[in-house]
Amino acid sequence: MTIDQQLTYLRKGMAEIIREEDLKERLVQSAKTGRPLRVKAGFDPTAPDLHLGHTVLLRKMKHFQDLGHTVIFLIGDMTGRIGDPTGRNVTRPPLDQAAIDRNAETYKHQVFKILDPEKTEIRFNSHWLAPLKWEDVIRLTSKYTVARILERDDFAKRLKDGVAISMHELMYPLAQGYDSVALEADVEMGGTDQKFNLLVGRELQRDYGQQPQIVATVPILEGLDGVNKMSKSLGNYIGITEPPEVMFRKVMQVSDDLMWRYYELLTDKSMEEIAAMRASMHPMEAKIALGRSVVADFHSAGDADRAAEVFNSVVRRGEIPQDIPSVPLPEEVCGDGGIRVDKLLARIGLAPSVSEAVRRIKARAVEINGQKHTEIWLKDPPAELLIQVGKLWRKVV
RNA sequence: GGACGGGUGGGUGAGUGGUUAAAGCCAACAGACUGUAAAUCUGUCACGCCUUGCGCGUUACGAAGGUUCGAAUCCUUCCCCGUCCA
Repeated sequence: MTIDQQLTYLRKGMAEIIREEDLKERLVQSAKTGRPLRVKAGFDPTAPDLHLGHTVLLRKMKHFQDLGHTVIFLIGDMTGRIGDPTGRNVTRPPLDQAAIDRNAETYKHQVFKILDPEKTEIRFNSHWLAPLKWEDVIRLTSKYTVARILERDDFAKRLKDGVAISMHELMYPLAQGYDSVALEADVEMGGTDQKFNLLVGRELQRDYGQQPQIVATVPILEGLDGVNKMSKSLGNYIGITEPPEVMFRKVMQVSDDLMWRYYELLTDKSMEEIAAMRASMHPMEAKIALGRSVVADFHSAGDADRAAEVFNSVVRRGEIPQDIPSVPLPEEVCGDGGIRVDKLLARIGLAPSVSEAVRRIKARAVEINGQKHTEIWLKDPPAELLIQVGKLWRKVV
């Protein structure tokens, strides 16, 4: 690929590159010297469950690898203790070494579904941050001014709204920037919400006599609700280790508009192809294709077919699913009058509490052996019960 | 250190002694509709007990005590947050 082709390849699906000319120059240098670029991105050690939102970034990092560059997968085990001050994050308790190792393993397992292990370095920032002395920290903080730190959106907003900002939060961008210094990063990637932090890295590198890194941001993927960013804590995510049928179903639940966004950020289709599909395909067909694509990425084409078929059968045709979990009938729910259905639902995971179970029964959400069941008691229960509550099924024997 | 203001359910935000398990809105959940979605409509949205009733009990308005027949509402102490002054 020519340098210009490489640039085009990298630019696709990217939100912003600062600065593009610098990237070009760096690519030229690299081609000339044969030294791969060091492309860094940081990840939070407390949340090792990756979801599709993370994959937007990972996919893009992979593209650098496709061009022969090295990706540094940085686990922010030290910065994680600060907690990125986006929103109302509370300081997280420090993780012990065992937990960090465990999370790192989980990360590796997941990340290499996308990244090329041969061209990936996994690093921990406690390596160079933990040994810093007061003296070092003071030197680091002296390189930035309060006014400039407070330019950051979150800080500015919180200051204006009278929401607390703790001192240590101000350190976060500096710590992250220092990572770039320690790693001598050529490029740092992150979501658009990371822009400020990434830019701080540039400044610090300059101060430490390094060539400032190129900042490359990717768009933030909206979650299943189409409004908030995809995140585990909001529950609007699709995890990359989720079973095929779950993934598929979640994709299908996405709104039509959001689907096209997903096409853009989660598939290799070009914008032209996407526009063409949008013009000609039935939204449902397009969504099925998207679901297959996503499942195939993290499982296999065969899994994608099966997931699609399960969806067709269960959701579209309303058939009874094949793999209903079977549970024994708990003794305590049996009485003289038969079976206490509310308790039963709570015990076998079809309702979070007995009170909630009662509500669901009264809301006509419960079906037993194909019949709506609206009573608390089930008289003369058959030997086997097939119970459905909303999307959940259980077989009770 | 001083002077003020504030902390309510997942989120907002009412409520200043009594039908307040706590309005309204958002989110969420279930049902109807559907293309899977959106939109719309309906219901629900603390926990537990009892063959379930417009039943009983427990817990809940930063924390702990207190005053009262009765407190989210009053008092005391503490914790936390903000503003202004230093």
